[in-house]
Amino acid sequence: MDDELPDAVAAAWGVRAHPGKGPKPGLSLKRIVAAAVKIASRDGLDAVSMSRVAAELGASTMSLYRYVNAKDELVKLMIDAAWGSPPPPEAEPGTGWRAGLSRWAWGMRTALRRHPWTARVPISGLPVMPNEVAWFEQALADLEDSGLVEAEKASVIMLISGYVRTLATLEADLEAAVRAAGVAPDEWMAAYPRMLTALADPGRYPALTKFIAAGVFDRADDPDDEFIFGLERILDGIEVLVSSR
Amino acid sequence: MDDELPDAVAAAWGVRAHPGKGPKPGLSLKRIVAAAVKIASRDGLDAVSMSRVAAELGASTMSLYRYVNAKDELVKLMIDAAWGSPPPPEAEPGTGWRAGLSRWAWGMRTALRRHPWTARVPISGLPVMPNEVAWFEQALADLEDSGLVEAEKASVIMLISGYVRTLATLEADLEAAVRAAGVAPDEWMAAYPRMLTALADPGRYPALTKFIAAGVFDRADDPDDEFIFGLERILDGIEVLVSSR
DNA sequence: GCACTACTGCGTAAGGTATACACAGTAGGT
DNA sequence: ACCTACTGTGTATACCTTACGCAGTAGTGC
Repeated sequence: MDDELPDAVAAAWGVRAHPGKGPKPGLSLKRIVAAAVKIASRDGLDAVSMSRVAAELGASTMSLYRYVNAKDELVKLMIDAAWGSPPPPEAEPGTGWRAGLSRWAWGMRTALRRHPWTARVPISGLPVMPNEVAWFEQALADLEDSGLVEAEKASVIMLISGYVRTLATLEADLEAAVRAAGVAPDEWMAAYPRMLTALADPGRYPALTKFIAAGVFDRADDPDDEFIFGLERILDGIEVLVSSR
Repeated sequence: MDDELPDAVAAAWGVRAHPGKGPKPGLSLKRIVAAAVKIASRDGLDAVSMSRVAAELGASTMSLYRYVNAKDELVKLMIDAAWGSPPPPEAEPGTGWRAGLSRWAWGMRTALRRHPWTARVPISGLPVMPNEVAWFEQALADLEDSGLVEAEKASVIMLISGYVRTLATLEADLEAAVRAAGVAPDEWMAAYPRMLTALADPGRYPALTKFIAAGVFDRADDPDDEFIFGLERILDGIEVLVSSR
């Protein structure tokens, strides 16, 4: 039963067939993952290559493969490391599921903004890595007083985490696009409706034309406001369900 | 002003400095994109390499670069092609924003399930490609009678499309994981709580322990049910806002 | 103390990727 | 018929991951 769990998972949980015999390891999984995270934070996920990580550690490329079976594994470990522990729940308990979940979502948001590259790796499945599980546990605990069935809790958590993740990805991408263009954010924003107006025939896109005319993109608004809007909508929707019980 | 829009966008909208002079082109952007989509649908997005696409067309690798500046461009065009046109709105108009948006979300879901690889490419920014814009237009039209401000409409659309996308990605990944494991879906599902039980100490993860004990993962349920649950929650949340106007 | 053995680190090399660049050939415009 | 812009392609470069084998090391059993 132990053998069926993936190596990356086993390594992350600290379940290892400890060596003991050979020469003293000069490296460690922790150091490798830390170096990789450092590179990703500095130069982006694409800059993380095995040789680059090895160079960061002053080791050879192939030495890393003594600690990691493949690059995918390293990436999984990187993400869990970057993720970190979930924020501790509110000091005074019993504030209700909504406040707890909101707090949880904000924590996830800050974690994602601290390491935007984590969002570029598609979700690989159900939560299995230690910090993933810890975040999941936290959200489940927040929903304790909601009166929802366990299956519904899982759906709700997926709903919120997916939202936070999607928005963080979009924000990071827009920010990168603005930076790449090398112009002021407001100016970049203004270029978008201009482009659309040039391409899209008003007759075929009446709603879009009206939308552009409303001047939504005239200036870049606070990303937090956008985040709050969506989060409140979702929480409202969950509240409708909770109240119906 | 024309020169500032990216080549991929210009190409997709059919705005091209048409050649006219040289030898007859043996290839076309359409054929290239179609070949790439075919490969992605058959063997996944990772299987799409410039040489593979060229081989599919019986041409040389470098010939593709006469039509596409970089692989990224090709991928953008692939996605827009796979996306296709949005489903036409309900025959009888005036069914209300909720029905319209629900229909729209279902259309997006089927499009994503037809081409799961599209979800693996992170969102690159605001909608600019023809079909992206067409889908956006459709959603805006559905929200016409909602009474929401234009900026809110955009947020709502982002909220829903993000949700559909996230869930489709997760589903595709789980399905791929099950297929890779080579066991029955129910059996694979059952392995998850077993693994978690083995790794996570019940004392440290009380909510998770309770969650597992509830047997949520005892069998794989209908993915559509999961989709409906989240969608209804979001629509409920939006309805709270609409009703408050 | 000595052999055994499992382990670490590393060099080499294979096979994959994107794409810059030079060159041959083609066909419309003059 | 020439010029010229364009297409297709072969070669070359600079990456990438990773399989494999070898040298050296440090505990274990005798």
